[in-house]
Amino acid sequence: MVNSETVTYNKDCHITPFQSRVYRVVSQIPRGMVMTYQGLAQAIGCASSQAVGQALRRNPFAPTVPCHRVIKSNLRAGGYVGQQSGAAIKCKLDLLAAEGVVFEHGVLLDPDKIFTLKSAEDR
DNA sequence: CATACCGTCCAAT
DNA sequence: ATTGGACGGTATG
Repeated sequence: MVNSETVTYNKDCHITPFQSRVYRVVSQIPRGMVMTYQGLAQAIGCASSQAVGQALRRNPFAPTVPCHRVIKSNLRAGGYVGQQSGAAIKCKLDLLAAEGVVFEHGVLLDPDKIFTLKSAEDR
């Protein structure tokens, strides 16, 4: 169980403040919506979407944080659990489809489903 | 401290 | 379509 910044530095759980921010925002994505890596990066005030992606890739809170609701900015699916293609991606799209987000040919059909957060941290 | 990697993005070719 | 550079952060030595 991990609440916001109640992160304790454990040898096995080396969570960084940056990761906490990412996970917080991701966990705030409403059901049936998705967010882009870049949008996510901007939400936390980071210019590097790559860093965000890497943070998600590690994702110590796997199903706890809906990392499957994060897609690329080009409306492509992106990666999942360290994979860019394969069963993992299929699972990701399936999860999103179950929430009302429909992908076709690996592309998001409804860009309206993209959840954009204000530049300011909501906290 | 230095180097390499990354679930990306963008521009150029 | 493919390549390479960029920005920020982490991992490892």
